[in-house]
Amino acid sequence: MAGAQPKGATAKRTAAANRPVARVLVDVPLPVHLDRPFDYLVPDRLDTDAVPGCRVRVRFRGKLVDGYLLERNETTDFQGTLSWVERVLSPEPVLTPELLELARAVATRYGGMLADVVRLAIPPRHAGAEKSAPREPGPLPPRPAAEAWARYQHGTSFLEAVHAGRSARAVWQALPGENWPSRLAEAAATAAAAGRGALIVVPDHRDLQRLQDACTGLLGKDGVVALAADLAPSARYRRWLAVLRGAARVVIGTRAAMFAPVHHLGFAAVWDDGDDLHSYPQVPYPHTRDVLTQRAHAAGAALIVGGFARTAEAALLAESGWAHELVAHRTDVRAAAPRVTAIGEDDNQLARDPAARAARLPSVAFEAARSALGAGAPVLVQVPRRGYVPALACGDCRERARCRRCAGPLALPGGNEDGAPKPAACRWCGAAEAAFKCSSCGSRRLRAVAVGASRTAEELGRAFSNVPVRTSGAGEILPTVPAKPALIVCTPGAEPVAEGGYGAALLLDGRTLLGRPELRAAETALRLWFAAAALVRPAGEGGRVVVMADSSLQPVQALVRWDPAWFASLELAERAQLGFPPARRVAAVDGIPEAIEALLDSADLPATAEVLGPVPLGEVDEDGNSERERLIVRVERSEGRALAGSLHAAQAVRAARKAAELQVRLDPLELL
DNA sequence: AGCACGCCGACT
DNA sequence: GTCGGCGTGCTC
Repeated sequence: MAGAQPKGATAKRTAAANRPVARVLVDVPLPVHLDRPFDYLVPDRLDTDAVPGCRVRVRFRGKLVDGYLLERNETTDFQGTLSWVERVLSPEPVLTPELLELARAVATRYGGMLADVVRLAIPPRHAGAEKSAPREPGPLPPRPAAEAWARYQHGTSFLEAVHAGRSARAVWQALPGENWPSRLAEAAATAAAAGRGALIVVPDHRDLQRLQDACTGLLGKDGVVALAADLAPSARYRRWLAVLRGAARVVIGTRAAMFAPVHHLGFAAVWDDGDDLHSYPQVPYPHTRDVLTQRAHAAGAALIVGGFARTAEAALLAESGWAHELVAHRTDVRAAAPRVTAIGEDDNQLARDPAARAARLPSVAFEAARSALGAGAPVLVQVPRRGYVPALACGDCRERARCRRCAGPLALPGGNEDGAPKPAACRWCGAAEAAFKCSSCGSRRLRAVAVGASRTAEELGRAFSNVPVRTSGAGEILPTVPAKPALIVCTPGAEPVAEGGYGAALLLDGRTLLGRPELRAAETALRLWFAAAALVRPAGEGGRVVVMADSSLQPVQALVRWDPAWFASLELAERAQLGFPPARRVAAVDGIPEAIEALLDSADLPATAEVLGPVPLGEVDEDGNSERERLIVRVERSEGRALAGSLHAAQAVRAARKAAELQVRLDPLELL
């Protein structure tokens, strides 16, 4: 077979003498049933260049397409006549066996296609970079001092394990005020000193800059490679190649770096894993935490899932015993934390000062800010983003209103002009809820939760007329502010680091953050609060935080007591009770009604599968039909793999294919 | 997705 | 008799 002359061979070509069959992953966005390699013949002139992992050009359905050569074999199972490998773009073996295995694991985990994952994992080629990218690693760096890790229980032994090459895995809660970039840099340098590679992934560019500064300080400019999304294509590919060739021991970056082909991975870390930016917004939507846990597992590497806050997913890693906790003693936490005060909207003790009244500031907040400014320190004012999102909560206890059938979020179907009141409906299963009863307090009253109102912050300037007000937000983000009296008004996530720490932080509109119509509203609010509060001086140095939210709420209590682990544990238990990820695995399938129907007919779903919906997405026509709808399928965690597999298979059946593609997302937290 | 092969109505 | 409708199936 292998020696036969293939079709379309105009010039006479001879197949390579050894292993002439190339298994090729074609890189074309095609339906799921083509998610498999195809065999081609290697002509003898390409024999030496056509190495496993290299990029090739092949003829597929008559057209020349890009692909990756996965392996060379003696024979093929294909019955027909093989085509030739037309060209080897470069003998650089970019798709290494390890990367291929990772991409396969990720594709399987998310029910996606291998080629899609490979497309995320390997940056576009740039020929010049192949010449200029370094090949040799620098000398081993010295092992860094790590006294700062001694503030955490088992911190020293964790670093010891990293140095010894053991697969220690930890959920890390950074102390308030912690210089987390330096701690992560120390852990990475510890792995590098032992001759192993390290990979740290952070949410955004600002975090990356801080981390890079910390790594450079410890390892020198050439000791660390930063893979940032905003690099020019040639620089991006050159740095990626340096990693691939083993010239870089410590690799840092934003989410695309989760696939970086680090050699001998000994340590991996994800910082602030609750940040949505860790969710890759392209099919199959992999998450940094998932990919790094997978990689740490496969490579036997150490892992840190860290942040000031803790996600329910991290709590599950700890509670399942897969990872252990890396936390400080309570006395150290108390010593490092600012004093936190919660002011609910009901204790409406507005300040007597007329200016503060105009800013709608309670007296506690006003006094905290004034005393910090008086002490010469800047004050942070965190204001939730603007916008209006319809959502419903219990009219009495303010618990989010959930569907009694599937626990999906209740909302008022909006957009109708006739003004006739419509009953609340579930955004998942579509069931109307005419007789709401709060599962928490039994109340039958519903209230709307509105998101918005950043005006308060603008009015602050009047309350403190002699203090400069600076803003930091989406448009322009301040990296740092000096230790001088100033009001720093910012949206969550854009908080500048203050030299010497803020004297106080005012966390405004807590209710707005908590009332967002998302599964993770409370977790996210707490994460954003911790991130801001961690920039404030310890209580012993006068540091104060005032959060405008009801002190009886659990996330608020967690902030007051500075106990992220406690809240994450509660959150995980609640998700388990309601049947949400990570306690259970949930898939969201979007598509036109025919395609959804075809999937339901043909999919061989796992035994515990619970099908919710479909519900219309977007505009609904006069007959109540929608162009697109969303189906929710949830299963026990143990069947997550089976769910991904059956959804992958179902997309390949002809009927579903005909009705155009379906979009499948696993554990799409931001959609719930 | 494209593109070929394939079995039934109106034309030269 | 033939040209061509786009249903079904394949792509190494």
